[in-house]
Amino acid sequence: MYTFTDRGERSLTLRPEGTAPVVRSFLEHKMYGQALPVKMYYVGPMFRYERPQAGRYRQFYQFGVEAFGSADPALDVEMITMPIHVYRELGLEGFEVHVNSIGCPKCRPQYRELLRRYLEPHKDELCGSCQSRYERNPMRILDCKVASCQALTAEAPLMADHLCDECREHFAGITSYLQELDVAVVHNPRLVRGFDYYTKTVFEIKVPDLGAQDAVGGGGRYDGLVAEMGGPSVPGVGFAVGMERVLLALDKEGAKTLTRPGLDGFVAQFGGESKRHAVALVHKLRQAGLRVDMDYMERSLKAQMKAADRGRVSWVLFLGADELAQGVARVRWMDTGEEESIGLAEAAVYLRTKKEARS
RNA sequence: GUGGGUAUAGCUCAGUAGGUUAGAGCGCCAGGUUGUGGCCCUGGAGGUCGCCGGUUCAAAUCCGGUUACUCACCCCA
Repeated sequence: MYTFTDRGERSLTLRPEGTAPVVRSFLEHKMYGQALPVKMYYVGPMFRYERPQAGRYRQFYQFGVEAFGSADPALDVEMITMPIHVYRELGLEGFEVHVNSIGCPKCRPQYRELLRRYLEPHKDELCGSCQSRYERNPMRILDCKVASCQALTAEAPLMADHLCDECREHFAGITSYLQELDVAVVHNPRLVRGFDYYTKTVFEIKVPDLGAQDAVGGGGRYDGLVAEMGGPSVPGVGFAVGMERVLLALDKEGAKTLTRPGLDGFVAQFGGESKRHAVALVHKLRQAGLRVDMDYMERSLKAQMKAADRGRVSWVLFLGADELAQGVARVRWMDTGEEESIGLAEAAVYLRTKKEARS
């Protein structure tokens, strides 16, 4: 975690994720007294200390959802499908959803021991980090990237085969809901998320094209966390999405979602009196809710047109001496090149109406 | 914390037997059209060659150091 001492000699730590803070908030405000489940979302910056690399920044942005109070597998499914909806909405395609159950305090300890016993004879053959994982968290050996470790665990016992009745039923419930909803997921029995507060369900959404840091979102159930943090025994489930990674993935897929929206229009003027009117007109158009710009560089009309084109505007208003004399402006529609005259007094309403008609 | 790579114009990058005014494409500005965009043509502006030091008559180029960025490992709460 990113911990440092500030000028007041206080030790500060920047939050690395959103779930624990949301749980604290849930407790502080005694939300377990409200109608359950309580659902919350958050959006904001998170921080990590580890060296940055592709898709892993010191400061990054996450949004997430947490739901407290129900152990129903349908709620797990809601948390799994919600980020999927978001990705689809954004136009992301190349992602896969991995789902697994890592058991609960009733069945996981036994399984963990089973795994240890299985690996014990091969302990010396494990890679360096897996040897320490053997002591600390043997389940993480299952998703080690080192080939020799993968070979050693190829036939290892899996949590899926050693879940207690409750966990097995819960996972079966999730599987059947997902099937019913026709949501394609990969049951990945080796998926072990880093957080140890998870119980039963864990899931992760990966974009294989992203490189070493390929998870764009993930989550799981944490039925013991609220109690662990000093609250009543309230189950919870949630997910978080890393926004930069989603952007990277969209960028890689060439998604059109990332294109910057243009302005509505541009007011071109010819200097002198027309500039004074342009300033006033731009102000008026903006007040009408239109996104408008004008030239502030004393540029030629041709240059103003180029600027308008760069801003990908729908229209350009020309304010010249001739127009001003008649109290009108010329409107040029940039896609067709057609022009028309519009009274200065009606311009804002007219253009606003046109905009609404288009969208 | 460990290892590799990179650093030259606003951007993406060329540029070694060390040799004069360091280049291209794109972008930007102007003109070709004395009041009209996209395409095209012409011209222009813009660079401490990351920084410090060394070798040399001469360093973007060679050597040492340093900083930043980057990819991966570690880690992923």
